[in-house]
Amino acid sequence: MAISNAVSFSFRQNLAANGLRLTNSRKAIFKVLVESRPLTFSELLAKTERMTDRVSVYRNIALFEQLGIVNRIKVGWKYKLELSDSYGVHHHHLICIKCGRIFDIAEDQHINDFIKAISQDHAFVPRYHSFEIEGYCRSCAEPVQRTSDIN
Amino acid sequence: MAISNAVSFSFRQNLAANGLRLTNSRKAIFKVLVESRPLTFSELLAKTERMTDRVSVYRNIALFEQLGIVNRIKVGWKYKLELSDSYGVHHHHLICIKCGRIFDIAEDQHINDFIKAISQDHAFVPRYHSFEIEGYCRSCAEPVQRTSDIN
DNA sequence: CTGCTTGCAAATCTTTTGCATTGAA
DNA sequence: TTCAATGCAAAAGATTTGCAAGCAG
Repeated sequence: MAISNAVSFSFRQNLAANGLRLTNSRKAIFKVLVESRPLTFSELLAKTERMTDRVSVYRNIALFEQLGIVNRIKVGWKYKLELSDSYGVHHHHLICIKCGRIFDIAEDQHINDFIKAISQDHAFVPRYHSFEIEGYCRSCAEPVQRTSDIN
Repeated sequence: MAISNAVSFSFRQNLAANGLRLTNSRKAIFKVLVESRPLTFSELLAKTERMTDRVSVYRNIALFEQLGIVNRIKVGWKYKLELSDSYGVHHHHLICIKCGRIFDIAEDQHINDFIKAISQDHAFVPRYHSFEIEGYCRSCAEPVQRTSDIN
């Protein structure tokens, strides 16, 4: 998959605007992110290990997060990485508890209104938000029911 | 702080219903959770180290999560633990990026409606959801602005 | 009693740090 | 040329596993 000019440009811009350099390591990591569904850190390490050192992946992912290039998606007790909304439409996720697949859902105006109202009530200045729904996807039958007093 | 009878009862019930034992280790961990604001795993380890072994904390927190007793709250790149909604009113969080404090916000009907609608569209069976807003709280002035092309 | 749980030791895996070298601007 | 960025080595931290002993039911 080729990286679109717009996305690639935005990436270079973001680095340049912060006085940071466009290195092979950063290009390689960014490329993997563009070409992947959300992935775990170790999946990312595996996919980049021939191109760059493990340590550079840590350092650059931390950097990318600060620059708003990547997001972490909470998945149960773990998390996955994906390119941030700056590189696409803002969206949330449906996460299947059984097969682990992640489905995108579009941003909704109700959520934005809610964030605005809540923030005003608390004199809070919102910067980011995350909204994830976990459950069972179409192809995964629901597994053994948990005890009824849990919910 | 004393643990309310209702909460304590629910905890015992939950364990008993799953054929699990009410041990000192589990009681100690639960008590710390009841008496704490959301805390990190290492904070929890510190607060329990005189009462139980580190390994038991890992094992029991994993267990508590399966039983729906604790939740993880995403906080930037990390997470914190808190008693789950089964032991209180369901709520979401405002998380201050600067001071790290976490403020509870009440569940909102708009969000529940949204979850229902989205789930139907995707033939998805929702089980849990998380909604977190990160930003700056009342007492934390906004720090150095990030470059404008990020948002 | 029984076998679920714990605690200890030690293995593993993950993430961070220091420093000399490299290479993007 | 210059200094940000990398790669390597090694430390530090976090999490998991095996197993004998302990204790809740």
